[in-house]
Amino acid sequence: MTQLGNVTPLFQDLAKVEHEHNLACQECSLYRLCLPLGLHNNDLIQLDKIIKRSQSYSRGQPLFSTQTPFNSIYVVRSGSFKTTVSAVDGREQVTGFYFPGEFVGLDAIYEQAYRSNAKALESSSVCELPFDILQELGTNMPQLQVQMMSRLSKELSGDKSLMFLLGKKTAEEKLATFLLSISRRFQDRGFSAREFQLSMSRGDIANHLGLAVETVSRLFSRFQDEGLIEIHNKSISIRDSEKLKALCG
Amino acid sequence: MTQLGNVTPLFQDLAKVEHEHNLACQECSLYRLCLPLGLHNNDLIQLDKIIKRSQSYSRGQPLFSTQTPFNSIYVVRSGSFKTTVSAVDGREQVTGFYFPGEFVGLDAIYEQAYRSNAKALESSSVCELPFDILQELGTNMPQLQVQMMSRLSKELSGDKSLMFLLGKKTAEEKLATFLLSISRRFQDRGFSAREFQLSMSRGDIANHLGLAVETVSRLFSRFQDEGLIEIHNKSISIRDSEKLKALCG
DNA sequence: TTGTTTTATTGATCCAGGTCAATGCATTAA
DNA sequence: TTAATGCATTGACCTGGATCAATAAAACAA
Repeated sequence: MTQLGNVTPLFQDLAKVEHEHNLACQECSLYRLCLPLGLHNNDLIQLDKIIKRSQSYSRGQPLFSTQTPFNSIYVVRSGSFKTTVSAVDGREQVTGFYFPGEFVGLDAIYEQAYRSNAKALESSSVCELPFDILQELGTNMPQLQVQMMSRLSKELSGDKSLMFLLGKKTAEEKLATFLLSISRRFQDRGFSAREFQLSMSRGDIANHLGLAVETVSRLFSRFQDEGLIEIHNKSISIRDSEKLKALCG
Repeated sequence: MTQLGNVTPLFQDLAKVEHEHNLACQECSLYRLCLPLGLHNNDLIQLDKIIKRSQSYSRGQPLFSTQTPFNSIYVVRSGSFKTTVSAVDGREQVTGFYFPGEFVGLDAIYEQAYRSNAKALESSSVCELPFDILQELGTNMPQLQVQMMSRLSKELSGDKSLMFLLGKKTAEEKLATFLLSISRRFQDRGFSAREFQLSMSRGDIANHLGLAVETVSRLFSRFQDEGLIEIHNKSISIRDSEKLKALCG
């Protein structure tokens, strides 16, 4: 067994460091990645008041599904989540993975109903933002509205890139792109870009990239043989990020 | 040559009916599909003032590209557009088709730079919304902000469906889904859901659905043989929308 | 601990849809 | 009208990645 897991803590470990994630926005280590960024101190205190904190979810537990009445959007506080859209025949598409500071449930705003399902990938926690109160708050807090729009737009442009990936990239390019995307997001959160734990299964990765599990498994093995990565179960170490970048297309 | 083209006018013809598309929001036939929906009369007049109208584009002309400095978002007024994201190696993914009342350029807000390219598919016109002024206007017009967020969220949930399509659907399901999506959008705009003109090429359709042109062509022929549709060049007539719906998966 | 279930890996085979090639048909230009 | 160009259709063939099958190795439960 490799020791990678000890080198870079899982997101859930960060939560523990933060006194069981009870910190207000002002003291939260996610501040610069999160919604409150750019709010004036007064506004921040207002926003802080409406947030329901310390909601915890264990591995596999749903945050919401298309059956859940829509009341809130969520920001990941620790851990990670996946979202899926599914058809009546049971087919599912993993539409995204969400890490601390990222919003989940934004696609529900238009229909005022969740259009996807969200599940915790590991022990995780969220900040819950009751949408009607958030809306109300936005009425006399334009900076908050700007932030929200900005977030929605960011997810939109990420989705367009994903469309390119799904429609035009080869299996190899898809997996290389995925690895570097995860790596970058770890880095943005102050973790190592080189060594981390994948919280999602091979099945989730494959599904998200429009591939079969077997293909992902084979590619991981090949990337390892070629010295691009070292992988053992969920522990990944990026060995040659330049070559990996070159494979992204 | 079939007469379908005379049964249902192209969107560009609608524009002519509207006195060369110089109408203000209040009189615009797109009102109920567009941004101003739900604004109070006073606010509407304000919004109306900042809109640059009557911008016309001919077939193939770019509305913006990733090279264009970001200043505005656009609403299609007549005609239609496609957006693409492209890689350095020249590969392109058609990320969407846009019809009257639909927003183009929303994914630019986050980076304050266009992340995709937009091109007119036929003679078309847009309403241009200078983004900084729109933002400013939103400051004391919460209803406008709500509308904008709603629009962003709508596009988001459309993109998730498209991810499912790209990642999980068969070629047949993809094309059936595409046809019904276009049909529904024509209907929403007061046109026939059964007979209409496709403004995009087979190549654009194929690209958008993650297929080869040849596959799209073969499927159109098969759908016609099976009595689901009648197609002649760009004129389409939906013959059995129920069976088509059953093919969507 | 031991059994049970889930997840991952690896090999062998297959097929949906891509690629290549030839031809037909529209649209545009002169 | 004719020529030129680009888009669409159809057929023949091929391949990247799916599917099927067999183990192996984790994760979990009792």
